[in-house]
Amino acid sequence: MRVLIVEDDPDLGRQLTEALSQNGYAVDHAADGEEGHFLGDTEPYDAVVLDLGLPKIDGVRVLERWRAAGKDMPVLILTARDRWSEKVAGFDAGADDYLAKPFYTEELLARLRALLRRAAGHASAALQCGDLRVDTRAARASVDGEPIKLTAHEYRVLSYMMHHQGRVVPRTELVEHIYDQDFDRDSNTIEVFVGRLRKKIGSDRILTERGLGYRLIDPAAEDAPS
Amino acid sequence: MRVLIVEDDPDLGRQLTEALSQNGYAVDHAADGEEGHFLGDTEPYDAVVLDLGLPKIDGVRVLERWRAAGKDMPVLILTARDRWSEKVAGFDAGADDYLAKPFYTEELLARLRALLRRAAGHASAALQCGDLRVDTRAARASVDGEPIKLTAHEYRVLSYMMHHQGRVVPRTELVEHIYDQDFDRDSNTIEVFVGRLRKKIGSDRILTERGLGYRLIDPAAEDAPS
DNA sequence: AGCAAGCGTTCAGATAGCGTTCACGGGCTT
DNA sequence: AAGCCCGTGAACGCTATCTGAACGCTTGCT
Repeated sequence: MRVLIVEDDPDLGRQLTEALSQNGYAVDHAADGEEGHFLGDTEPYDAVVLDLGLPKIDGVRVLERWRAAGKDMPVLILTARDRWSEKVAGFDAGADDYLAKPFYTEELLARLRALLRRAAGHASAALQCGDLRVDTRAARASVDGEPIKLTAHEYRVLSYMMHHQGRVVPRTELVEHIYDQDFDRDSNTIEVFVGRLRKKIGSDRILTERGLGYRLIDPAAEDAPS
Repeated sequence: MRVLIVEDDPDLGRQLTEALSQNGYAVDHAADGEEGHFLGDTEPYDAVVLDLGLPKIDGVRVLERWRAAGKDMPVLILTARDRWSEKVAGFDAGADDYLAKPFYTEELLARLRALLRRAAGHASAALQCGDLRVDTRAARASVDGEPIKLTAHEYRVLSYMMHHQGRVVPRTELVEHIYDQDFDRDSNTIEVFVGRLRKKIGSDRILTERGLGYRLIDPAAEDAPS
């Protein structure tokens, strides 16, 4: 899951970036509205944490422009606790959630999880696909109750595929959502991770649609077409 | 839009019911966890406002049970401002948003709108032609509900024809849209792909207009032209 | 009816996308 | 400081898929 943070306060920005990185997100950080707007416009984020008081372009304007351009990723806005009117403006501009500064990092993480799973169309915190489960809150996976030990990137791949189970996920999409901005795309790391995942969760759960991408399925409930 | 309010405080409950009713929602009100759980389980709500401190069954438990039962309507939880851990527990139980008491009714309405807006934005981008469907996002095709396995190029051809169903699509146009650069025109690969597609989706769906191109139709609703 | 051009079908060789393995190196733990 | 774990990228082999050609059928025209 790839997240954009738009926050001008250097300390808070660094703190957030670190917290999200440690929780398995691929994070990009923009320090002003202009950069933030550009990144959100060009890169495929799964969610955005947007401060409203920003240099160059105001946060609400940034959000308005994204929505006007058809960007529909979930956006969580941050603002000072007493700026009540900003909040309403933010919601009207298309924000999905709001958090008042100062806040506990735990709460931001919880809200982010809620936004992400809802964006994927799931209501519950535990993603499930047959007897394969992923608990996004503990960053843990299990098959048939047996916990599976996954490395950080294996977990990212699996988590993303669980959020999009049943549909074909192109490899480029995986790359874009698992790594942040600067990454060398000419590599086969994704194949390697998928291979390792298959070893751990069973090889029949991740289908490869040749030329299209991968597809996560419940092997117990799938038929083989001609 | 039909909303369930689960709130034990009679004053607040009445106030919320009234506010939502006046804003055009159909509102049901439950005064304890048991009644709330029952209603949410049996009636089709578009959203729920759920207080966490409830008699009989706690709000978090109620939410957990709904989610475990597969209920996926958006849920906004209410709790006292200082009960911080409840909040996180609520999110991880499957809440979509949170509001601390006391709050402005305006804000509740704004958040409710945001929840409903996002819940509505889950329309699948599926092309359809008779009982032939192509879900462009999942890269999957099905006839009469039966999934069809297509190769990458077959999928591209079908997808393009679905976008232009009913009209004659010249072979050159298909070539241009399926291959990146200019492509050796002295080949019959398109015919080959069309042939294979016909085998998979039924031969009466792709007509050939001799000398002009192909035309995708719904065989169930077409008459024979001259 | 006969002919020619357009189209369908089949098939084998070529291709490229993918799986697997392995080794290197950086970062974190001990 | 040493060791381990993990991420990365290269090499290599496999096979599903693509492709082009051959051949036969259909259609429409003369």
